[in-house]
Amino acid sequence: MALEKLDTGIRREQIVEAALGLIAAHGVGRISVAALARRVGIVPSALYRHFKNKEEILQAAVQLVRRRVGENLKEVCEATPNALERLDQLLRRVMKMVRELQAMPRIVFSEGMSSGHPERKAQAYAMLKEILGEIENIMRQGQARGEIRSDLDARALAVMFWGMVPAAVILWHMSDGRFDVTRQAERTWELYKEGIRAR
Amino acid sequence: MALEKLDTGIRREQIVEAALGLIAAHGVGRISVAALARRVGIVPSALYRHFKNKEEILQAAVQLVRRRVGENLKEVCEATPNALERLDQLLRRVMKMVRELQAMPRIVFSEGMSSGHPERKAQAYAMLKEILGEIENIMRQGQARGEIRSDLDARALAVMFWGMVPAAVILWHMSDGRFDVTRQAERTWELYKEGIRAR
Amino acid sequence: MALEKLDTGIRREQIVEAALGLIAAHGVGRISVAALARRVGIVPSALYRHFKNKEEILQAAVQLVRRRVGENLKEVCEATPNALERLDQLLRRVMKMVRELQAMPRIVFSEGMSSGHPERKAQAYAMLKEILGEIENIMRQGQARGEIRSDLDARALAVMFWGMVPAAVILWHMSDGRFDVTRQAERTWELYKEGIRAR
Amino acid sequence: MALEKLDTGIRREQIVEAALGLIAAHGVGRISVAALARRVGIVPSALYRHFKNKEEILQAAVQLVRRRVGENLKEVCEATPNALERLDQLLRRVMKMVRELQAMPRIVFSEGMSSGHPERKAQAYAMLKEILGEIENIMRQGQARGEIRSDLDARALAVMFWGMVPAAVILWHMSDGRFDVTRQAERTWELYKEGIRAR
DNA sequence: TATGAATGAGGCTTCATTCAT
DNA sequence: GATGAATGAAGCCTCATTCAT
Repeated sequence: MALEKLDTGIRREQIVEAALGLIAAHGVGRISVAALARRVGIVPSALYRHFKNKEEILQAAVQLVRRRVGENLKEVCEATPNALERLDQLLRRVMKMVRELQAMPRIVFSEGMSSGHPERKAQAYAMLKEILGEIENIMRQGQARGEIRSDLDARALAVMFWGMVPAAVILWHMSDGRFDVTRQAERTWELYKEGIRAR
Repeated sequence: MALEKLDTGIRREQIVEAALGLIAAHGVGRISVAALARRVGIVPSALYRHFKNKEEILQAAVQLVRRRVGENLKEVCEATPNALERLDQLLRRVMKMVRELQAMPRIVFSEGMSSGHPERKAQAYAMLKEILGEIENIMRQGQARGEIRSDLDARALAVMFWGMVPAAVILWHMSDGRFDVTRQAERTWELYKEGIRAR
Repeated sequence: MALEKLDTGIRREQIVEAALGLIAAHGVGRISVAALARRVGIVPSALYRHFKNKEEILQAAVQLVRRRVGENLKEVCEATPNALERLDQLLRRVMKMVRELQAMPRIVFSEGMSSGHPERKAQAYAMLKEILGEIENIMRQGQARGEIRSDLDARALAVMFWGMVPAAVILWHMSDGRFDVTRQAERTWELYKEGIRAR
Repeated sequence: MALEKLDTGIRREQIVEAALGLIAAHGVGRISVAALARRVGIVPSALYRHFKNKEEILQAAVQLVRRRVGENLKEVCEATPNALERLDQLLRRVMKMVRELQAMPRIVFSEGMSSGHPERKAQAYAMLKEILGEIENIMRQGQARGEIRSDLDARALAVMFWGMVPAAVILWHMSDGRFDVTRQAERTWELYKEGIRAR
């Protein structure tokens, strides 16, 4: 069935990518090594040449998401020094990612909560803290630059900003895409932006 | 083990209650009919006299949560006519519920997203829309009563308000309770309240 | 496939019996739960109603052998007070058992040696010590009754006596039954008996 | 990992040697070609250039043991013409081998019994017969030289003598070395020697 | 109404072996 | 001669569900 024998580096990528796809489509809990292997085009046991076990694959998937989100954050910060613009872009990108890489929220939601896989949970939490930290930085710099009201708590602002994402994602998923997330996000973001903009 | 043969009405309640407990403790995906039966004090096969299958039990659990949330909303509205106070109380109650009845977020997050159980998903979405609708109503009445800025979109306000809950819950779960949700929620709520209060 | 639903007590016996049969036929290491279930006439997963896992079944098998050997020893002692006669009968019985219940030597040999299953090994060793102890007792009583030379070490006599069994069994198995174990055992026993008989 | 490409003759030896080591350490049944290859310092598939399959490797291991035991027997016979001394030395050597080369008893015990590998079994049985034959010769010569009682059956004596070995080995393995085999063997041997010594 | 034995599908993993490079 | 990816069979176990009692 396998078209060719691929280098383990490439296969690992393929496998993780496939895992993300499956997570996005069916949720973390519903991944089976059989389905995963089928998607990659190899036989289940072949997975074990590239990963120690299923758990290792899932952790690699979490890592990948983490890396991608990190890259997004960095790129946003490099694009503009203006805090409000940064946040604006960030939200846009994340919203786009959510659709492209639905695995992310699924991992954060399903797995961050599920007991029984402490390592995965720890990784997901680390990712989250990282993100919140970065957003908080943006807020703080925005306050320093006089773009954001200084009387507000940067941490709370960060959490609130980030909170728009899960809310939107939940609505989008639960409505099977019928809920217009982008529009909603834009409105919410307008509201939020006006609330924090320095006067 | 079963002390007595109970009326199916009572048993159904017991079972759903037990299901909620298990969901809260271990997540929806990790429920097994064996564990559920053990918790009720009967044998797994006995469950099938009261429910057609596991799925039906889970749906009943969703229903129950839905009813409870609805009751909360109603009580809040009866307690005070002031919109900001209503929201304040609502947030407080929900935050309390989150801890008491962790099943709710677990259902909304893990299962609302999982494909493969369209009925449950539909139910969860219905519940969510109901809640958002009620909050929107509160907003609208608040605007009518001059308590909330009328230049803001009631729907967006509602979504944003509700969005504080999943954000808090995620943080709480992922941090294993180390993240001080209540304090964070209060701060965020302050921020939010000031933003929407009519001038 | 299952002709009837049997009480777990009976099933447990059947399963252990089947396990002993398989061990006898193919060795401990070659038992598979599939083969075991097939032999009992049920489906593999049905085994798990009666035993926690495969290991528990094997341990039960060891226990059963242990019990049977113990019974043999007791019956022999009750049959006659004369030590030489006791030993004579014991050897005869054991030789008979070896053929009927080949599982015993297989468990003792294969599993007593295999690392990786400490509990089973411990059980087998306990059984062995018990047997050696009983034989030593017989020796000691024989010496007290003036039937066995008192200048010989009872323990060494016991070990040597018992040693005839594994030797015979190995020869028998390896020769696929072509080696006439019974005759050989008799001759060896004659030799042994003359050597220890009090003058 | 493989330092060099070695001649197949040398590799074969290495592999068999490694197999013996693994058998000694973990038993025949627990050898895996992966572990074997690792021990040799090559990759599993590389084994197949030197042996047709795992079974062939195990047979080669049996052969090697057979050769070594044969050498021991010959050396003993060359060292002294006295039958009792020969037996004495032989026992000592074997006991030493048992510890050094635990693979031997493991092969004889576990694998001589296991059905499913008739060739290996046949080989092991051939080895055993050879050994018994040699011991019988020693007995017969001893009787001819007036060192061993002539009224005893040489064959039975040989089997009984050899029988001390498996007995000791079993006790040693099952007790995890706690059982003092050497001392036990010495005592048994004393007993035996006095029993057969010509008067 | 409750029990408990049985089922069958599915899940993860190990392992000997093959084959292209 | 050696590598490493891939295979397929086999192994153990879990779980939702059915059914006779």
